[in-house]
Amino acid sequence: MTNMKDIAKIAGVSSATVSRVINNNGYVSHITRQKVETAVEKLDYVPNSQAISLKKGATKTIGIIAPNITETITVLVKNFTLAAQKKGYTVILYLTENDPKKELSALELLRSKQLDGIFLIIRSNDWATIESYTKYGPIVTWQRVKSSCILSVFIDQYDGYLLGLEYLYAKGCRNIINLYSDIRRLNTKSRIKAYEYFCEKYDLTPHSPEQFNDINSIQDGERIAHWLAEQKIKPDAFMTSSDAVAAGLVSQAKRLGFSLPEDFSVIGFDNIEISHLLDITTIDYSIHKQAENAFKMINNDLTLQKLTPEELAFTLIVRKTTK
Amino acid sequence: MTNMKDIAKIAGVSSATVSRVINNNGYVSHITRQKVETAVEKLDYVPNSQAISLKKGATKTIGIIAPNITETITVLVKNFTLAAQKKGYTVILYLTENDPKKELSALELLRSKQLDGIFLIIRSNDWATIESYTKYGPIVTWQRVKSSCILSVFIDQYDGYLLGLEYLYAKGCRNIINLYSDIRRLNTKSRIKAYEYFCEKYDLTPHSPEQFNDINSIQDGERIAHWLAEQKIKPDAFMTSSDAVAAGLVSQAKRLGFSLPEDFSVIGFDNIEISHLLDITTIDYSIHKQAENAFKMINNDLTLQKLTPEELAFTLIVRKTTK
DNA sequence: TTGTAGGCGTTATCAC
DNA sequence: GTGATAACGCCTACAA
Repeated sequence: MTNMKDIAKIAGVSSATVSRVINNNGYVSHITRQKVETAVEKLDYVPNSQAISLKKGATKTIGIIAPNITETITVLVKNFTLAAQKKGYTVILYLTENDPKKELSALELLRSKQLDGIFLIIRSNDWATIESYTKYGPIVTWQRVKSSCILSVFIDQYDGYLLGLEYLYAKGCRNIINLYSDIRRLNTKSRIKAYEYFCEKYDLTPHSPEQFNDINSIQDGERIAHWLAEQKIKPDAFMTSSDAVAAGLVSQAKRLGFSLPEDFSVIGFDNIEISHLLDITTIDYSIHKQAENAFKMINNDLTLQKLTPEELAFTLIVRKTTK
Repeated sequence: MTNMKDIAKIAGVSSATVSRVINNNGYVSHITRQKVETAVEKLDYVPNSQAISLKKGATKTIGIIAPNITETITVLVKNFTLAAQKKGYTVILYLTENDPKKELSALELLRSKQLDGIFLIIRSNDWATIESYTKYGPIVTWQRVKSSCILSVFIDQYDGYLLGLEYLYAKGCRNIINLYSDIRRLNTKSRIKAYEYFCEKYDLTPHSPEQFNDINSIQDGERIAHWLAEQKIKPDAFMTSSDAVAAGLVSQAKRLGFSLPEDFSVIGFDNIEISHLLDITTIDYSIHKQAENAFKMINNDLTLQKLTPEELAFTLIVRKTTK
């Protein structure tokens, strides 16, 4: 492979001068610049990025770590990547499949200097383990976490969740079931709180969170539809933790002969494509902006140039699964 | 950052020996190995990957290039990434947004040695330009291409397409419209051929390909639904180029009051999640295996250890948008 | 304005 | 078995 020395030789200058021309830094006379440039042209030369990274101690590469690629995660990956590319970063994608060991390998990339920073969308290891890696570079997460060194782009979902609950109440629903993703998560805890507050406000009896825990996928949503079909006393609404769950529930319910919103209402969460396609009422909280903010946080940690984060807000998108 | 020299000093050996221990190569006495290992432990040392890449002239990194992340591309990205990780590769994701310049930047990563190979899912530049990069490393594409140096995981879609056509005919459809993605593509040309053969076989008059060209997204599918509503003489079936198009068409048609398959039939292509959710009859051609094959091809080019590709086949998945 | 030389952290080829 | 030492290709003081 052709390198600086080759260029230097052809152009009749030293490699230091070549470097100056390439990087536009330091004084170079017009004539030498020209000579170097033609040599570069002639030999079809590009600098070796390994060498640059080694020298500079930075790779301009950020890692995205996620268990898998759901539609919601796609939105995050896409917008984060685009934002990063715009600033000259390159993005690696690391899929952990919820295996803590694989996540560790990904974190090791930060330690071994292959990555300048990490966007850890959903973690597999405990926070303490992850925290220990922040000394090698910035780590930002999509989850909610109490930590002084791991940054987060979360928004407290209390308000958003309540928005949905109140809407259901206004439309006459009194027996609402909450489909939670993981009751150990801080975000879920916020939702539970919102639900409890809601029940107290309207004097309703809440169901226990444990009853509908760990409901995350399209398939989980479909299972809920089957469960519903077997119930004597049916609820009149479902609040879900994601559009994926809502999609599974709605589509399977229709297959089983239910009509929405006549038989019951459903509200999703995320406002991704699928909710549009299936006309599911959902709560938007600008995931794409969260992704951009995640990049901005990492960028701000890595460089002097500070980017200001986007304002985030909840919006209820009313479609056809609510009255 | 702590490096080999530090370890060498602590362990009282040379850095050459440290290297031998780390890489398990060459003779090292049990006692020195021990000393080195405790030093590594003590200083919490990891080798710097830039230095290794520079020395070895390879990064163990493969790039995935795509215009954006659709659901189909997600399947490719996911399975390619998983396969690559399994073999110790790391994957970078580069989104071009159909901008040839951005694609060029991505290809430059191969030239500048940041990437060992590339999976170019969908290209933006002409093949000749892309071909010129194959001298820097293997390039595999998902598209169909006639080239001696760009590899491809395509399968000729003639058979798959005919499968759908024949099924529609068997169910009584005689006025079928084909929604093509891009009539300049070789794959589309195969579909057109299948359609022409089909029409001849059953003595039907084919419509011109230009009439329904460039139909790719959910939104495009929705537009077709509106178009359909305005037609006096309506077709009785649609063959689409992707589940995304089919999904847009089906969901919008339902909103406009059509019922499927009574009013007309639709067959998708890809068999991704959305077609399951919307009960769309579709043609499966194992995209996930194609992704694995793409990785295997790159791997086989890069290493001695050869992986054997998966067999691919078309299957018609009958659901509720056909009789 | 340009050149020299040292170093970034490894690996690999020699000697010993 | 182990240790110098020379690359890998680039950047950057420091000199000139």
